[in-house]
Amino acid sequence: MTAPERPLRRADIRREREAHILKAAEKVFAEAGFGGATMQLIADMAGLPKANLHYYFATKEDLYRRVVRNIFEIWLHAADAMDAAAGPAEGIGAYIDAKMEISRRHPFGSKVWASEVMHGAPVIQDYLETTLRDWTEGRCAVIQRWIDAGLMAPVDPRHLLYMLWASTQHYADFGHQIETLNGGKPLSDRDWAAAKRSVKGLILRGIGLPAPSGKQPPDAPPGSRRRDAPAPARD
Amino acid sequence: MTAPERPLRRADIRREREAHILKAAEKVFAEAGFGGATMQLIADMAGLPKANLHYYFATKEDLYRRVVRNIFEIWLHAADAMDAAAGPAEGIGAYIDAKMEISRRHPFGSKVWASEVMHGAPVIQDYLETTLRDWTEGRCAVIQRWIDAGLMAPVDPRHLLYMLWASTQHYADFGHQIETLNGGKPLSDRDWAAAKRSVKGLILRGIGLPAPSGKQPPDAPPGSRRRDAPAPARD
DNA sequence: TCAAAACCTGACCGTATGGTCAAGAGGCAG
DNA sequence: CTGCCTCTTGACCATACGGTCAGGTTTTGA
Repeated sequence: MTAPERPLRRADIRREREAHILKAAEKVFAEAGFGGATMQLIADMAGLPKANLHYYFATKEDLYRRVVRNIFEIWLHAADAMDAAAGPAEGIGAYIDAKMEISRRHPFGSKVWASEVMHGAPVIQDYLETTLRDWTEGRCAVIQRWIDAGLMAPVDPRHLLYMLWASTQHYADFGHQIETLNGGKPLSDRDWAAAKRSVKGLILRGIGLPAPSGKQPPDAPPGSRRRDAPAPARD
Repeated sequence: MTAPERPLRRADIRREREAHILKAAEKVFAEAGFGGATMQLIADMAGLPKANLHYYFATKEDLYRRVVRNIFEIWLHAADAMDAAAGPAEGIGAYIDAKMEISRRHPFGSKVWASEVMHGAPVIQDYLETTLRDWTEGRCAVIQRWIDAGLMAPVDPRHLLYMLWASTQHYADFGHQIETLNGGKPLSDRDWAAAKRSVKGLILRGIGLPAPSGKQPPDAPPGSRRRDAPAPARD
């Protein structure tokens, strides 16, 4: 009972406090934007005196930069879901799941990220030009390979990625609008499941795959129904 | 030549000046956010002394409110494209075209709109709860009717709308990111055409329609191919 | 036990912001 | 021309902001 008794050494405390501040900052930046956020608001949200913030983060911009980089890491990590996949159905399906989960679990971070990019990426332009560009090219290559292998319809991989980003991120960035259109109530577990299913269904069909292959519990016996012939579209 | 000689009466001048200021304000709000925008910046952008802004718009918030409402009108008007259509192919296709055109022609307004919603719609919450809600319910009903008539796959109309909004708006809101991934250059006419085509193709296929029905010159004879089996892509 | 290091915070400062105002410039009707 | 109303603007004000700092408290290592 000596080791786990005091696991909170100096460095741990510092890391903990920083994380606490970062969480408060993320929320305030998301709700007010960089310009609208004030150190005082963040301090209040974190329950600390303003001067203490400046002890851990020299400037407002430093704090903001840390918040943005944090969410960028998470955002980028969602790619892992796509890597391990054999084909487009699992790969893109898993990626959609991962990104929808990010929108749900990190709505503030998502908004901060959106805001940052919308305002011209003043603090992460270099990341866009290096990490993100590499990442994007890698995924495009993978998708192109799937297309060449005849595993999916020949769509422009770049615009497919944009659509994936847009469709999933929308549930965070425009969450307020969605909530309003949902009768003022936040999406329930069921709603989120339906959202995921809709997005996956639309996109997977959009790239020429028949049905949301993955988990699809309470709906119909798998494989028993096809809805490919939507009444030959009438046209 | 007496009537059109001086069409600029007092009221016209006022309207003209207001429009000029609104345009400058839209850009500044889009680039800096509401909190980051300053009346001085807007004044400089408009080439006017700051005090003159306050003659036309009492407060920064008034100015902002006007900008937001303007873009909301445009945004809502894009619906007209969907109304006149007989079926989902033309209706949704035209809507995508219209919204992509908005993203292209009004990138600043789009960003202001996104920012407003992201921050909880402080100034247009009432619009969301009335106009937008009615609009949305109307379109959902139309889409549901199409589904019931067997004209498209049975998708959740609400999530389909979200995807339409997200996918098209993305090209404005995340335009900077797209530009960066495009080698730092803005999308060309050709790029925009490809974007439109991709979005339309993905979504129309996503709702069970075979091909971007409208203008689609070089691809395949319409109606001659079905690609339900995921293998035969490659065509 | 003790000195040094890390941490905390109330009070303070220079600046930039949204907004005001009073004094004019310009133009229109009579 | 003349009086009146719209428009324009430089100077100004109170406030709130990001950031600093000196002096205190707690923790750490020896």
